Formats: sequence, C-alpha cells, structure tokens
Amino acid sequence: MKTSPRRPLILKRRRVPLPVQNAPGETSGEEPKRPPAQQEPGQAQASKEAAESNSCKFPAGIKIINHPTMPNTQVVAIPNNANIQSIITALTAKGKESGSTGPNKFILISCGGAPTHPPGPQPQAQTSNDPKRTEVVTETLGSKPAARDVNLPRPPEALPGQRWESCAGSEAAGCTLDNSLTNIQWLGKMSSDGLGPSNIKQEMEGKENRHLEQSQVKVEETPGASASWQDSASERPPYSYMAMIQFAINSTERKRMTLKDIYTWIEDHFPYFKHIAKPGWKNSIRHNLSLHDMFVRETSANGKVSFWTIHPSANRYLTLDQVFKQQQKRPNPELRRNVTIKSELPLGARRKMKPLLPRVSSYLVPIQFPVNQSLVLQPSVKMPLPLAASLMSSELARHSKRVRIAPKVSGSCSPLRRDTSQLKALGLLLVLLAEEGVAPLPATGPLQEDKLPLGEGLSPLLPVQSIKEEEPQPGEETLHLGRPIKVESPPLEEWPSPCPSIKEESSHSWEDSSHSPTPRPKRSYSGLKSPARCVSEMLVIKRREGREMSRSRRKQHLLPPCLDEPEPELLFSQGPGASQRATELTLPTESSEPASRLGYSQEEGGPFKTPIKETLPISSTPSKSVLPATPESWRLTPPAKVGGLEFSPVHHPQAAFGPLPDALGLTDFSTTPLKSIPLFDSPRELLSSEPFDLTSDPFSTSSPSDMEVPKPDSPGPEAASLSANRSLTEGLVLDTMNDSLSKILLDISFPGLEEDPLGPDSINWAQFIPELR
DNA sequence: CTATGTAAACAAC
DNA sequence: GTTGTTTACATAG
Repeated sequence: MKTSPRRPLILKRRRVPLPVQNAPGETSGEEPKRPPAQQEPGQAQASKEAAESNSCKFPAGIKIINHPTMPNTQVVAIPNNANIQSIITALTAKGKESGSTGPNKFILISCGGAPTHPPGPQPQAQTSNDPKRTEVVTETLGSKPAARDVNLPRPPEALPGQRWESCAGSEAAGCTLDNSLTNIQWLGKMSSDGLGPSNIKQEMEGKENRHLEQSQVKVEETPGASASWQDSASERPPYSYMAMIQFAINSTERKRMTLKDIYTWIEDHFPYFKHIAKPGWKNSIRHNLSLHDMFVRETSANGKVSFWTIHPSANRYLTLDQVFKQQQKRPNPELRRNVTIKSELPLGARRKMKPLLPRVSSYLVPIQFPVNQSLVLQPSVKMPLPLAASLMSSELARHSKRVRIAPKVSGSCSPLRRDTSQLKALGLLLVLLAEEGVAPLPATGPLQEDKLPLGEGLSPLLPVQSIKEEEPQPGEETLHLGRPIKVESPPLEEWPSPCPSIKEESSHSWEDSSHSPTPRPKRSYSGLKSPARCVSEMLVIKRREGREMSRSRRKQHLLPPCLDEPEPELLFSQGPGASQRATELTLPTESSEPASRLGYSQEEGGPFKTPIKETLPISSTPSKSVLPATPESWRLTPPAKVGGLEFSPVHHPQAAFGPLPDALGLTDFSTTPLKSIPLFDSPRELLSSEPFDLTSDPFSTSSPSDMEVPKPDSPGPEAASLSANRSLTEGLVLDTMNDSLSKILLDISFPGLEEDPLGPDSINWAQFIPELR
C-alpha cells in the first residue's frame, strides 16, 4: 500500500528535555508491587429473586406514618428484611386508590437494621443480605472485604513491567473500577462461548484474570464460556491497539509503562502478537501511542526512561481483567461471531482486524452527576449541599443505579422522578440518584440484564477510544471529580468538547483537540506537570486550529513531563490511578484540590469519570452519545456549555437534563452513569444497595460553595459532621401519582436528642420511627 | 467521514 | 537498533 511517494519530509525533531519529573525511583516498569487484592466480588449469587413479588400485604414490622408536614405523604419504615418490592406494590396500589386526595407519596426508609450510618463506617449494611443485589453491588461488596484472595501468584514470567493490575494499592479504586466495569457491557460482545472451555486463558493472562476467575465463582459457573480468544493464541484479540495499550498500562500500579514493557505485556497476554502477528504490530503500537493524545509520554527524572501513561482524564482504567470478566458474564454472541468469522473468512477477505473493539458508546464512567437535576435540594434544607452532592456523586459513582421501577401496579414504568419538594420535608435532602437518567436514557429495554444499561451496545470498551473530544466545545465538564465542580474555567474554547460528534467514540478526538495546538514542537512542558496541571495551560491551547488537524491524525503531545508529583503513588489508596488522578483532579489551578478528597469521587469518577465520552451535549445523541469527556474534563469545565448549569450543585433542579446540553460534563456524568447504571430489579436493591459511605464522603458541612470545590482536605469530616443525633440514610420516594420511584438521601435528625441541627423545622423522626435511631 | 490498522519515512538517541 | 512522530493509505462501518 503505501508507496506513496509523498511522504513529507520531516524536518527535525528534537526532543525537548523534559524537566524532570518523576520521582527518581521509577524505573521502567517495575513497580513491583502487587496489588493486593482484586476485588472481585464474589458473589455470584446473583440470582434475582424476585420471587416474592406478590404479596401485597405489608409485612409485619412496617410502620407507616403520615408525614408531619407534607400532605399526602406517608413515611414508611421498612425492616431490612422486608420485601420491598411487595411493599411498593402494595403502596402503589394504596396510593392509586387514594388518588390525589390521599396518600400518594411514600417515603420509604429502611429501619431496623442498619441502614443508617451516621458516623460509622458502615458500608453496606443493608445489602448484605440481599441476594438480589445487582451484580454491581455485589462486586462492590466483595471488594470491600479487603481480604480477598488475592494473591495469586503471578506468573513468573511476568515482566517487570507488568504489574498486576489490580487495584493494587487502591482498592477502592479498583473496586470502583470494577464496578463500573461491571456496568460496562462492552464485553458482552465478545463472547466467549464459542470458545472452548478452556481455561487457558488464565494461563495467558495470568495475573489479572486469574484472580478473577478464581475468585469468582460465577465465572466458573459458566464453564463453557470462558475462554475466548485468549485461548487461542492464534486469534487476534478483539481489542484495538489502543485498548491493549491501555490494558497494559493500567495493569501497572503506576499506570505507566515503557514501550518495551507494553510490547511485552501484549505478547504475554495475547500470544497472537508474539507468535503470529507480523512484526509490524509494534510499529502500530508506537503509532498508536504517538497518535492518541490519551497516551502521554513521561520521562523519568533522569531523562533516561520514557514511560507511557494514560492521561488521567482519559483513563478509564480498564484492564484486561475487567474486560474479560465482563465478557464472561455476559457472553455475547456477536463477539463470538466475530471471532468465528474471522477464522472462517479468508484472511484476505476479512479485514484485518475486525472489530477489535467493540465500539460502544458509552463508557461507563460514572462520574459525577449532574448536579442539576439530581440534586434537588433546596436551600432550605439543612443539609449542606456539599454533602448532598458528594453523596450523590459518590453514590452514583459507585453504583449508580437507577431504578426503573414502576410499580407494577401501575403498570407503567415511569422512571423515577424526583420530586423534591416533598422530600424535603423529610428533612432531608435528597437526592437522588439518577433519576434523570430517565429521560435521557434511552431505552431501557435492554436494560434488564444485568446491569445494563446501556444498551446493548453498551459498552464500549475501551475507553480510550472513546475519548475523543471534539473540538468544539468548550464545555465539558469536568467533573470528573465527582463532584460538581464548578469551574470557572474559561470557556474552553478550545477544548473540545465532547460533544461533537457523537459518534461513539472518537478516539482521537480527544486527543486532538486537546492538545495539539501547536505543532508539536512542543509539548509543552511548561512546567506543567502532569496533565492535570497542564490543563490550565492547556486550556489555552486551542485545539487545533481547525482543521488542520483534521486530516492528520497526529496528536501532538504535550506532555509535560510530569514532574509532577513526585510520587504520586500514594494516592492509590483510592483509586487506581489515583496518583494521576489526583493530579488531574485537582483543578488546574491549584488551589483546591478537591479531588483528592473525594476519594470516591475520584475513584469512581475518577477513573471513569472522565474519560468518558462525553456525550455530547449538543449533539447528544441520545443513545450513545457518550463521548468521553475525557480529555477535557480535566481541563476545565466549560461552563459555557453547560448551559446554564453551573456546576453548582445546587442549582436548578429543573435543569434537568433534558434540555441542557448538559453536554458536557454533566451530561456525561449524568448520562453516562445512567447508562451504566443498572436498573434495579427491585427497589430493594435500590435501597439497600448502596449505602453511602459516609465516611468517605466528604460531606462536611461545608457550605454550598464548597461543593463546587470540594475541599480535598478534610477527609474525614464528613461523617463527622453529622451530629450524633442525625443520620443519613437512603430512602425511596414512591409517588403513585407519577408512578415514580426515586432514591433519596435522607438526613434524619432527631431533635429531641440534642440540638437539632436541622433546626426547628426538622421533624423528630425518632419519635415516629425509633428504629431510625 | 470516522476509527482503526498498516506501512513507512524520518528523527533523535 | 530502538523509540517516537507523522504521513499516507486501506478498509469497514
């Protein structure tokens, strides 16, 4: 093919010395650390039970009281072990009967068990019993337990460069990831079924996968399925180079890898490249590294070693493992099909690489959600917004789930809506999750499955790719942080916003736009360290001027050598990539760095967060629109785009996503999460599933303003802030008038006990529902 | 047209 | 020779 004579001459390129950056210690690849555990969940039991749905009668232990201040609203305290589904059904029927005149809104809260968790860490109390939980949840749970078997021996051969990915240091992060991954369905496409049952894969993959598999029973259950292309070395893996590179890089703790290690990792994990592929594949790897902005080259302090990293905002932290896992979970015929096809087809006939990656649109990345609608809080509420916001985000991030609910009774399934008004009465706040999603979310049909969300196509896999951003828009949002941030950033003009094209993912776009300002000459370094930092500056950059780039795909990196943080590593505690993330998170500017704090946000958001594709707000294509916000995200947020949304959390509920372009970040967040969010099979899941970790959340009572910028610091406060006589708990609001079920976060105070934080208005719930205490 | 894969020309080490 | 960049082109969708 080539021969084109025309290749332009390259004038000279010179490498700029990057400032030093890294911590001295790194060497390539090494990082011997291993992660402790992966998180896998183990659970498998996911069977949904559902069984119970029928009974309409309220089980014993349920307490129903009229809301003291809200008309037509009753508060239903449900024992943890009760069948929510049936309760909802019954309540719905009741509400319907009453019509507008009677109680038609029910605030469901769990009592008796544990749900609330004020200060203490209590992760999921409720859930534990629930067999139903969604997988996601489960996984989460699993991860929690720190323990896990984790240790799988790693293959000896492991290269130095490789690390087992995993969540190494950061479980949380890892976990998070997993969760999100879980959501992702891209894998689905790949089915493995076809493949023999080999377990081979494990061999190949070794590390990562093993953990999973072993730990997970689920997988095993489906014996036939496993393997996949991995088994056969001869088959080309269904992943694009971009994806593989990401897998490789993300498999290390530091999320960076030398070129050589990348080669090695790929060869080790995908024998095809070792044995079958033409040598040119390495060229392709290099080409991809250079081409995509998401891959950022960093130089070691001494300048001798170059590491390839993934821009934090673009990094979804996907790992082969995760992907693999997914695939196992849901085998997808299509994929299989691909595989088959390939083999069948004459080589010549089939394209070379077929679809390596499924492209999906959405990535799961949850991230923050739009504050917009979701939160509905009213100012009046006592709860600090920030808190709420943080909760939301965290929650979402974690598992965002959406409820689909609909009381069966009503039959309709409207999504949930939130009404806040009422809620507030509770005294709380609320939030909710997801609701909005509704709208945007496309169809749901598919949802059912597991998690689902996204449609079938869901997920995309590789995130990376998706990332693109488009040029135009400034708006992105950012947020990855999870929190709503507001940034003021300049409008990003340059930044591409996500929106643009919807396509699914355009990968490079991200890249392109983002950087490229100038021709390469530089990457600049200006001192930026990590990309994050760069951001600010970067922002400045324009995306390429218009089209110049268009044709060429080149990326221009800017890579700042990151000096950055010398040792980012620590961060891991939270998430993978934490280190990086941290950086990014931080706002460019500097000051606040909220990010860090939000651990969760990061985690979740973090990893996922951004990269996401953004949906384009604009264009938003509904369905997929998910573009990764990626790049930009870190950059700044573009308020502009956002439209009215400011990021302030509080705002406009009304903004709901619909109209907004939300594009940016918000959208992303919102949408993305949504997609990824599984619907619950049952309300119970909703309720129980996610307990917030208050502990981790940042709630401090900071003022709303804080929300915007979360403060990184104070980590602990959050929970602390809640006074003893207050507790946060999740609840559901069933509105039979709308047939909606919304999840809310309740801040319950018991005035009687001590001072009432909430103020006089607050209701003394304890008196009604002692169990809440 | 976009995303991806390939090949290749160069440059800098 | 390796690592990186960047172009060109092919091809599937």
